[in-house]
Amino acid sequence: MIGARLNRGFAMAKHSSSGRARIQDVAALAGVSPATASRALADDPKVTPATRQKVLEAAGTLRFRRNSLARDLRSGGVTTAIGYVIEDLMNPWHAQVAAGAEKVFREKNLELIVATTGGDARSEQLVVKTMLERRVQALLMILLSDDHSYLEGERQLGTPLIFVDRPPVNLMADCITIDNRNGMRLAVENLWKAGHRTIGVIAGPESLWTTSERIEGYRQGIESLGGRFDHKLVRHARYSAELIGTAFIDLMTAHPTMTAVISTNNRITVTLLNSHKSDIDRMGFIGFDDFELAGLLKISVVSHNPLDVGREAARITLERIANPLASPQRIEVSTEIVERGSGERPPERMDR
Amino acid sequence: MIGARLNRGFAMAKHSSSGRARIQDVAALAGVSPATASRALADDPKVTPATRQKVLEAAGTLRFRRNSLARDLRSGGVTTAIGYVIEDLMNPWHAQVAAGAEKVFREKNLELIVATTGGDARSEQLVVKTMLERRVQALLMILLSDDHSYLEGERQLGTPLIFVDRPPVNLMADCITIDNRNGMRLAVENLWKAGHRTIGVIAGPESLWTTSERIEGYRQGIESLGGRFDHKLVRHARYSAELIGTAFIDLMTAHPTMTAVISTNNRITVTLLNSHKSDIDRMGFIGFDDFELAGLLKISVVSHNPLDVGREAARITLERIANPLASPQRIEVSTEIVERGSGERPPERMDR
DNA sequence: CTGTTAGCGCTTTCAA
DNA sequence: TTGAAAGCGCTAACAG
Repeated sequence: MIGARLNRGFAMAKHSSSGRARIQDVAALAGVSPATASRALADDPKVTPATRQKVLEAAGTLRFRRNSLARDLRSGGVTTAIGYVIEDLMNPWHAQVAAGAEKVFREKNLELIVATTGGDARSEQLVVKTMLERRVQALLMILLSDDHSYLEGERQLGTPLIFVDRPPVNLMADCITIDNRNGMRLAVENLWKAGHRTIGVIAGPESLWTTSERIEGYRQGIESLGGRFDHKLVRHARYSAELIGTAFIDLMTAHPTMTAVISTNNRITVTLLNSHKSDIDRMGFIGFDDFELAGLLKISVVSHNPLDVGREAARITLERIANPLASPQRIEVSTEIVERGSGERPPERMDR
Repeated sequence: MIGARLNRGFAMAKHSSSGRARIQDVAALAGVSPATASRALADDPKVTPATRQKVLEAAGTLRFRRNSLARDLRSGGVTTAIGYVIEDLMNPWHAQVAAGAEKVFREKNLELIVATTGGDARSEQLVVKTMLERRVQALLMILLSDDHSYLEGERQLGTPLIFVDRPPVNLMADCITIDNRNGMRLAVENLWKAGHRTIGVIAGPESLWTTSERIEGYRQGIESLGGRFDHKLVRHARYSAELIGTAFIDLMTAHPTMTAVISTNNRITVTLLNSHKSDIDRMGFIGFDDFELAGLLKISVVSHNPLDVGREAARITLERIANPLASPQRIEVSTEIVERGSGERPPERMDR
């Protein structure tokens, strides 16, 4: 017996410096070797019931709690945690995706741990790095930076990387998105069918992939119906009630012939409803993403199931874990129109 | 040089079995000792700039990624992660509390990792255990089980345990709640002032502490105003649109003189609005917890700031970490009425 | 079925 | 300022 542990062994024999019982202490109390104690605690069937019993009792007495740092380090350095990096927990869409994924992972005894970037591209790298240093078994991410090549090394090492909602940039990785373009096309067609010919768009930040996809879908929709795409009918706004409100008013005044508006995400939709419900009630309106009170408010939306997105994300993650060498998947969850009234009513008189 | 590492050192000298570069590999490439490499990577000021440079380069070349399992194990066995256990990510209240806490922790370079119990008391223990085995530095929890004595050992070992929204049962621990009773009293007073004398309540599960506190506040409010508490005016419903709808209808038909209703949480409120908006528009109504479209819908609520709850929770966590021996704190975040119309309108004719 | 032994990757004395 | 050596707590390999 050499070294640091020499100074224990007298009065307070049994605990490590932190005061926490180690598996060794449990073993000693149970009168078995640490290896046996470890096996008993891990429900190894080769352990005699009597032995297991003794060990479990000892563990209980000492309030033993396994140290998964040591455990995971010893057994290959990979944990049972799946990381999920998102911008913002308060965004209900993100939260629902997480919930969907979590459920699938839990069935496999994998824990989803969520960390947020706060929408800041710099902290994004830090959060991702921390997750990887914690040796998560896979990493799901909704990232907003525009270059993910910094993950190339990690990919080569075989860490499953799954991009959610937005595809990776400069990196080959699995990816799950929703069908943004078709969703927007459907919205346009729906309004067109109701008689609207000048359809404005209040969109999120231009730099976001989802935004540009949705705008592209809008363009395709308009053009396929014989209309002309006018970029002036599209206003971008960051997420602030003021900016969104201003964008809406600008759009209205600049285009008196405009009879309908599409909002490209649920935060914009809700903000617009809060501030300009009466205007919206007098025009065609469709929001991208469903939201809780949309039914009551009779707001038609482009909908998809975020829980499904989460479940699918978890599914491809599990596939990737099982088969690290398969080529990356790219899944697209379909979108559909939910008609509730606001997107189906005809334009009011043009001379409004 | 003894043992397992002997068989490396020839052709593919540099990597561990996982293919991942270790600090040792970085050190070798940089021509320094592992200890020095470690110091350089940790920004130890005692390292020569030139040496640091070499090490960082080597780390870059090898795409080195620190293993925090090993790191944290070696240096005392505690991580920089703070655990947060909640029922359900999709509950916006929970999400907002998490967001508030996360922000405070991030400033201290602590990461909040969130895991959910799915509202199941059994999986609750498992999730808590997993978090503790991961050696989180502190554990924040919204638990629904009714006995937390299983955490007593952990408490004695000094792990900061912080109960959010609901106090611990059979355990001394820090706790942050909102002022449920006063919130309910305010709601009652508000409706009373508008002329309502028979006020019903649609409440969450009876077993929940928050529910019983809110009912108690309701009772106090009624009695302090000279009314009589009638438990028949209180209906409990689990979270399903059907059950909540049924409870509401039952309450209405059983009490024709009832002119106002209070909902005890935001999920019930939203569900009621979705299904019975027209009834609600003809009575006094106040919801506990604010929600996004409450302003538009002119729904008066008992409000408090969930972000504040999160921030406060984080604050007492940091205090507890700094001072493990202080006696437990119990913080109560105040609640207030936000008047938007539904809680201020007078009763319609009693013979409705 | 159980014990012995070694070592996961890192940091931290201690000595130079 | 750097290096050598030890060991955090655990489990896997190998004997017995």
